[in-house]
Order: sequence, then structure tokens, then C-alpha cells
Amino acid sequence: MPEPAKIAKELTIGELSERSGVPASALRFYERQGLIASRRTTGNQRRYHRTTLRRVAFIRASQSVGMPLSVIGGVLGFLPEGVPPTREFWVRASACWSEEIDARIEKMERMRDRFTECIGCGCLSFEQCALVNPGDTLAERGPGPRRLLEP
Amino acid sequence: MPEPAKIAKELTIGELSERSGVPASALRFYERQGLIASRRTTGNQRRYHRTTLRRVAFIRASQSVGMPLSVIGGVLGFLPEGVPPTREFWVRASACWSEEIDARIEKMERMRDRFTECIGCGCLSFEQCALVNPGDTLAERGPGPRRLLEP
DNA sequence: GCTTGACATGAACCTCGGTTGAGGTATGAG
DNA sequence: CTCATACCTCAACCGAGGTTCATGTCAAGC
Repeated sequence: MPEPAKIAKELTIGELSERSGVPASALRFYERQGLIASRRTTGNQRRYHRTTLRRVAFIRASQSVGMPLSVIGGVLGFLPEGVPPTREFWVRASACWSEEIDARIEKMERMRDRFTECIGCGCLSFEQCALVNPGDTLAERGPGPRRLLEP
Repeated sequence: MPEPAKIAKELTIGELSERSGVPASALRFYERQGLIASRRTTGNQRRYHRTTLRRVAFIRASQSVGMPLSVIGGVLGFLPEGVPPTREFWVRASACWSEEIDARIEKMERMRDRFTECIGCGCLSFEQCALVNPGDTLAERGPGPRRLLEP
């Protein structure tokens, strides 16, 4: 007789909070934002699938590299709730974040160099000064998860 | 007979706004935060010294490299209102910001690399994962304008 | 079955860097 | 002097990313 199939244990919000180190208030907030999902018991309490732990890990890791929740949510949209993340997903997400981070680093380096140039020329005046009018504002919009969308 | 000394023209908030491209509401906000100062007319209207234009330029340029207003305010504290910024000031401020930016870039690179590592090991689990528990939070506090303070 | 701790909701509050609007006053050109 | 602008203050609001609190319900151990 085979062992009875282990029922994959669901997590309460307290357990998820404990195991992830993320306050329950934040987990409820993520749920309102659509980043994670939960089943509700008959008594209206949240129960999380085990894989939610991974989602939360991904959220926090992404936040730690400076991603806003809105962008993280976009990427998590490609990862259905309740299935463990595929290797494919990790690879693409990583590539996506790397691209994003590289862009930000590049921008900061450009700004730093401009700042130093401006010291050299003593300007820091409007109209002429590249630092005061960076012109990078257009490039600001729409990086998005290209690597996830274009395999 | 010598020409009458040109009275250094003061700027109204509208003029400062126009010439700096910064909304008047933001200029009032900066004043509340103590980043810039103004003289008041008998009728309680603001009049700005010409050098305020430079201060505002500095504020915007600093913001463009990601400095929070509080830190910018700290550095501007070394630049008395009404005197044009010295070369010394620019040089130190630049060095200060460069240091700050380099630190941020370094941190982002570290994070990016960790992210990629974590993809490699497939972890992204709590407790073990360096990304999820970066341990960089302590280093977060107190960079401050060292270069301005220690000549 | 009772009690206690965990969970639910909603509203209020926080920081940061401002914007918007209402209601009132100054300034300057004609 | 008048009248259009420009300016003043104060209060409320935005969005991001949450926290805190009050009040009420659920689940589980004894």
C-alpha cells in the first residue's frame, strides 16, 4: 500500500511572514497589489501555496536591486501562481534585471562625469549646463521586461 | 562722473522659476526645507539674490544624480546664502557626490552579481540566500559630506 | 466548550518631493 | 487710481511602500 500522498502544506500568513521575514502587513499589501495570491478558508483566513515563498523571495530580492513593485509585478505576471518557478523564468528575470541595473549604473556614471565636468567649467548655469538639463528624461520611460517578452 | 553702481537685481519667485525651470511651488518647498532663502518685501513677497540661481542649479543637479534633499541641504549649509559659490566649494561638493555615487554603483553591481549567482544555484530561499538577506543595511547609514568636512 | 492567540478589515498615519486649489494681498503698467 | 497679474498662505492631495491601531472573528489546545 502506497503512502498517502502528502498534502502540500499550505501556509498561514503568520507562517509565511515568519519564514520570509516579511511583515504580515507587507504581505497583505503585496496581495492588494496583485503580486501574490491566496486561497481563503471558510473563515476568510488566507492560506498560501508553498511556492508563494519563492514569489516573496523574488519580490524582496528584486526590491533590493531597486526595482519598483509595479515592475516586479509585471514580471511576476509571467509566473503563474501555484507553480514553482522554472529555470527559464529565473534566467530571463535575471537577464532582465541585469539589463535594468546596467542601464542605471551607466546613467549614474554619466551624471557623475557631467558633474565633474561642470566643476571644471564652473558653469552649473541653466540653458547651457548638461547637468541641469540632462535630456535623459525621455530614455527614462519604458525599459520593461524585454528579456521576458522576447525569448 | 562714474556710472551709478548697478544695483544687483533681485529676482521675484516668478523670475527665479522661469530662469531655473523649477516650479514656484518647488522653490517655496525648498525654502521651507531650508535649502534656499529669500528676503521679503514690505508686502511679504519673496526676493531672491542672484546667487540663488546657482543654489537651485546645484540642487537640481544633485537631485539628478540621486541625492536626497536632506543630504543636499547638509552640503549647502557650507555655502552661505548671498555669496557666489567658491571654486573650493564646487570641487569638494563634486568629490563628495562622486564618492557617494561610486558607493551606490558598487552596491548595485554587487547586487546584480548576487542575483545572477542565485539564479545559478537556484536558491532564492531565505536564510541561505545572500540576495534575500543582503547584510548591507548597516553600510547604508552615514556616508555624509566627508570631503566637505575634512579638507 | 472555552479561552487565547492568530487572523480579518478598514482607516489613519508615515516619509519624500513635491502639486493643486481656495481665498486673500502686492506690484506695476496704463 | 485702477486693474490685471503675480504673489502670499494654508490645507489638502499624490504615489510609493508600507506601518499602526481599533474592532471584530477564527482556530486550536485543554
